[in-house]
Amino acid sequence: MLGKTSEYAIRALVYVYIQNLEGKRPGFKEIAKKIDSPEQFTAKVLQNLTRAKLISSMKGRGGGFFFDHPATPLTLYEIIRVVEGEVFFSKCGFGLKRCDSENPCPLHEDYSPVREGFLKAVKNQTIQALANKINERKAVLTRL
Amino acid sequence: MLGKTSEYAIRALVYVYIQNLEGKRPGFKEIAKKIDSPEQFTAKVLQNLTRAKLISSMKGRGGGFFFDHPATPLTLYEIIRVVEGEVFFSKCGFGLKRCDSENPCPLHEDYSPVREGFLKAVKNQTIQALANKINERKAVLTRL
DNA sequence: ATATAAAAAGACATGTATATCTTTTTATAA
DNA sequence: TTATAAAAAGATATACATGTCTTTTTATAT
Repeated sequence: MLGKTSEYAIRALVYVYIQNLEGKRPGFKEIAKKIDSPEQFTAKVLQNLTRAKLISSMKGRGGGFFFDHPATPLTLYEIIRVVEGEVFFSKCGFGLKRCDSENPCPLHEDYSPVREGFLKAVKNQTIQALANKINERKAVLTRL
Repeated sequence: MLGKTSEYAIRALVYVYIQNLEGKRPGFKEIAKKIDSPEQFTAKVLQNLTRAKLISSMKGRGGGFFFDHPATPLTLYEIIRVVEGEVFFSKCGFGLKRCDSENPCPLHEDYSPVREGFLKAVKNQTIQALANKINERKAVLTRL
């Protein structure tokens, strides 16, 4: 469903958020280690998230990644949109160039509720909520 | 969601099924043209479906692709399983190596219903049912 | 000022999905 | 039995996602 890039992005942001709560600004090496992702690639992903203003960064000694406005909910939808592009949420499950309820592909009736369910889930779910689950030991960020 | 290969596979099988109903055995060139897919790549996809016994083929003059048992329902699930592999249906939406209700990722609760919805849809939907929609003009196979 | 630690940037490498081209095999028709 | 039409097979090409390495920029501490 999601590409690795989106997966790393979400996991990384959750980790950064959790560390920020404790007043820390983790760097990409630490982040990659904690979310079990390739170090340099994770650096690139974080760089793109920074460019897209989903997160901020400081260079130099004591630098790292952090949220400017940690209290503002950041939905998974916004992250996926930045990483995968808006079309990700509207593509026809059958591969047709245009497909809607007026002119459906034969799979439209079954597929569009699934797609809507996914959209709803990622629009309602936030980095903050996921971080809470981690902190409450109701879920984990990594598993080897 | 699905890769192009699965999309072409499903569209091609629907077209073959419809043609078979009229006593014809289309070749890959005709199929590719009718489902708007790249000719040679479609040949490869059909070759794989034939190897996997989802469809049969005849070489030589008058040859082409056809179903041995057109009446036996062929679910999209079986096609996707062959093309994408079984893991396609169980991958964690968060990217964890292992993830289930016992040891969930933070997204599990929201994502697994979506994944189950998709699984249910493709297990209930068949090539025959999709072909019927096409024949009844309730859906289309291609749109440019 | 200088050394250090960190992200940013650019170049490069690998892998996988997607796509094309050419040759071979095989069934049928003439 | 020869020509033809079709799928199968193999080799190659392209695009994009994923991953790594090296250099540059920048902030901080000494």
